[in-house]
Amino acid sequence: MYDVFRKYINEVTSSIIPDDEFKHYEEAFAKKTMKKKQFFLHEGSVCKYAAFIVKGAMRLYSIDEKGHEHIVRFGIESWWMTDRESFQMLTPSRYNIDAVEDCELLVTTSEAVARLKDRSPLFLKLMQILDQNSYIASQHRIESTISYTAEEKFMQLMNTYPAFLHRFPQNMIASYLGLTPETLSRIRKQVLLK
Amino acid sequence: MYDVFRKYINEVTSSIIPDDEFKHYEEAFAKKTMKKKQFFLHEGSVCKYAAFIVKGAMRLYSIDEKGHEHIVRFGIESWWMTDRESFQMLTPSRYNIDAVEDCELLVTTSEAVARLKDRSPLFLKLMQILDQNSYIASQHRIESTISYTAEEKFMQLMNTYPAFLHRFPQNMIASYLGLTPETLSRIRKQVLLK
DNA sequence: AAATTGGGTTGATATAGATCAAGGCCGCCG
DNA sequence: CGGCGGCCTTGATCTATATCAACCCAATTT
Repeated sequence: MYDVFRKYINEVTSSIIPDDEFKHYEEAFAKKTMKKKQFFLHEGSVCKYAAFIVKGAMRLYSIDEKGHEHIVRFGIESWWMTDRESFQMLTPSRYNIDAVEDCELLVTTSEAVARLKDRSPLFLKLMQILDQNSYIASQHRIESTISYTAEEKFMQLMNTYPAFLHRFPQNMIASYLGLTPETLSRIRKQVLLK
Repeated sequence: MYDVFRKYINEVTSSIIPDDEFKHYEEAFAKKTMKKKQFFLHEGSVCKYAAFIVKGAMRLYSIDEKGHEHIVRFGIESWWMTDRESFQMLTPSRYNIDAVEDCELLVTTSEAVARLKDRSPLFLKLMQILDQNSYIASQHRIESTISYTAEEKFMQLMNTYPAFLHRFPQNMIASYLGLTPETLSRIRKQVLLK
């Protein structure tokens, strides 16, 4: 399990992490498994943990007054999952996180992250790269939600994260795109006919 | 001009930056003024500079095939403005950035930023804080665009960035929210009557 | 002072996408 | 094996928001 993580770090940072440095990582991250539909975070509680997804699929979502779910983020293998705001500030979260498939995770806390940043310059670099990439991806998503039609949103998702389409049911994809499942179904038909 | 910047850094990092360290900042950042409507970045070119806004207001936007502008970000005093993706990767940008009011800026390049991160741990810290805050703000905006009605989006903006409402014309606010100016006008009337 | 321009409003109509309702198709569990 | 629940589709309507068009007002230009 840790070897997947190690390989990931080497790739993202374009480096080779030495054994003695990686020992700190093993201390900082605990293994955890989750069954499908199990909650990682409940709305209202502090998100004490951040997870690196070794295997499986998760989602982060809010629930509005009408009881509708709105999926803000998906996560699959090699993605991170946490409510960043709650995790860092230790404030109660407005989101839920649960497992869409059975998951294998490496889980850490914000203190462990801070410690590891001090001990491993590579980890600091990793965090910087991730933050930057997350921010850039968020900007793209914002642009797409304010500019595009339903069909364009779907096409953009097809191009950007094709893996999502196989991993998550249509109603979740619809929620992620800000559409109803019915609309997505109709649009898919159109797009696939072309 | 630099004193505003210095004060800002002290506030955000909760520190007091020593004179000799701040000298590096003055080297890394050049003063620049811009007149209203002047372009800081044109679609298709690389965004070589990042600006700290000392005074004035700017916007970052894309233009779709139909010629419609979509405002992805606003910036006013003490905000940063750049196309992060293009600035870091040195890839051609899909966005335009221009001045909505006359501006006073402190401008830097990605090499200067990298150098400053090495020389000043405080600057590194600043960048980390900014990245994190930007990311968190982006997540909120995504949630709002996929979950909320036009009226809710407007109210959220009123609460989150009330200053924008006085600084930017309604048609730009509408674009930022992903609405037409007509719709925003009607919604404003409703909201203000309540 | 007339003309132009940029921003905002208002009204009439059109339409993308939501909502409501029903039915079909598995895969799973008793 | 049979029934049930999750997921998807399809059809009929409804509605929020876009579009089109006209007009207003204030500021700027000539």
